[in-house]
Amino acid sequence: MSNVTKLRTISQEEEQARASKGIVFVLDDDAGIRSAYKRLFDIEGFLCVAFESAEAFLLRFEEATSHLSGPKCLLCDVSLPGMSGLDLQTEIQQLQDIMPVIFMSGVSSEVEVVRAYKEGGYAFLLKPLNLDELLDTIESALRLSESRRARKQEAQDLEALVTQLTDRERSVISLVLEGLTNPQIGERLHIALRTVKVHRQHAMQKLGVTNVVELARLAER
Amino acid sequence: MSNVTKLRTISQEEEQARASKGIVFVLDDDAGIRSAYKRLFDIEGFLCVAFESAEAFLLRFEEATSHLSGPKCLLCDVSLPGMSGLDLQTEIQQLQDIMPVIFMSGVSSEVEVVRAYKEGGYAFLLKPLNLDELLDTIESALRLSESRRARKQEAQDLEALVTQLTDRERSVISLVLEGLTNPQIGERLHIALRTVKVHRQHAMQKLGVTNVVELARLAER
DNA sequence: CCGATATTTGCCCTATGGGGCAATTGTTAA
DNA sequence: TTAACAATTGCCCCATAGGGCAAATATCGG
Repeated sequence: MSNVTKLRTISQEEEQARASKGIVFVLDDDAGIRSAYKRLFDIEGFLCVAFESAEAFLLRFEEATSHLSGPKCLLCDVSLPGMSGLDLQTEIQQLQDIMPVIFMSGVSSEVEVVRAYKEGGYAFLLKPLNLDELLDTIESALRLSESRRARKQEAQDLEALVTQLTDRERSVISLVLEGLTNPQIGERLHIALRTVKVHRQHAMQKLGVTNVVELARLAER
Repeated sequence: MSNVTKLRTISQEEEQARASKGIVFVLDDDAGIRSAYKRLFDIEGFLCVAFESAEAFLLRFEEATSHLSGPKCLLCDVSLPGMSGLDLQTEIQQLQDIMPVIFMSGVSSEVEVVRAYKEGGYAFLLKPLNLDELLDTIESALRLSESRRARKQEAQDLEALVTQLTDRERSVISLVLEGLTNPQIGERLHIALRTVKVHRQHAMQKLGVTNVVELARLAER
């Protein structure tokens, strides 16, 4: 049996449709548990990709979903042969923003729970698991993932816009945002009023805004 | 001995100065531990107010600090005679925003830790305590408290400003923020251009802004 | 009834914003 | 070298913003 449990029967369209609703990575060394989660999440409409070890997850989770987009979360057993769930968490520290980690465990000590939360864990579910609670947690984790992704995307788009401004355009806009008038900006930069207007016009065009209010809103990020 | 451990020897000025740096509520049933923390936090420059039970805290923490302002946090033992630390947390759920709760415990089960975090607890420290870790945690909790307070205060100030606008002024400003020009606003509200200008002028004055950029910034909250 | 405040509008003036048309200069990639 | 783009500026035009001065109307609490 492959380390990666994955239905081969669904179409690519179906796969992307599920991914859009949410990609749930499952990490458990028990094959029976993996397939049980797989069935459950398939029913719920999520895309489930399961791994049997932290090492396998690290090796393959990117390629397994690189062609897919959607909110992600990781449902992870604490005790695993080889690298533990907690060590994996430390390893993917910075990924937790867009991929919240939900731990499961039946025999965890309080030390493990504290560490999981301190390192930014999203939730810790103790066995016996309550199915409703599990699904609620996963859904809220996916919502968080999605909102983080959206925020990040927005920041990137904005930076892309700003990048395509010329230096002069940026200086002018920045002074506009300080509340200076065109004549004042001209004085400050030692350029003619007409020049200020041209840069301002070009910049607003590139940024896709038609008035100062929209510009200020854009700048508030 | 009083339920409230409090130095009576410091001046009111000194008390407020300490409060400004941070008010640390300590909740522990062991008088020795209370006075130990008290000494520690006094040295660190915080204002420390200790209680021996959750009930005593609920009864007196407000009056004990109503005359003081500053960031607050609660350092709380999980196991307490009477109401437990976790039950207290549930009781003051909505207060955790501005008064983060840090739990301490030597004999907690993982269930308690999970509950504390799920209910919005700020941190959970297991005994034996590391002093540096304790102080770091308290300082970051106080910083969080302060930033939350500041954000809240700002929102209130803003609302106060908006409240003192007349209905007409609010309508005009809201259309300004939609990017409409004065003539367009006049058409929309079926009033003359001059009237729009007057309302706009009065509103900007009341809001304490001198240009549209500042207005837009203000509105972004 | 009266003063304060809100709402409304007109007339008039200046400053600022937006932008077309045209020209010059410098830099850079093809 | 040439075409493309960035930066610069002047002239001219119109729309919009800001605001003084004055006046009318309406509402509301004392």
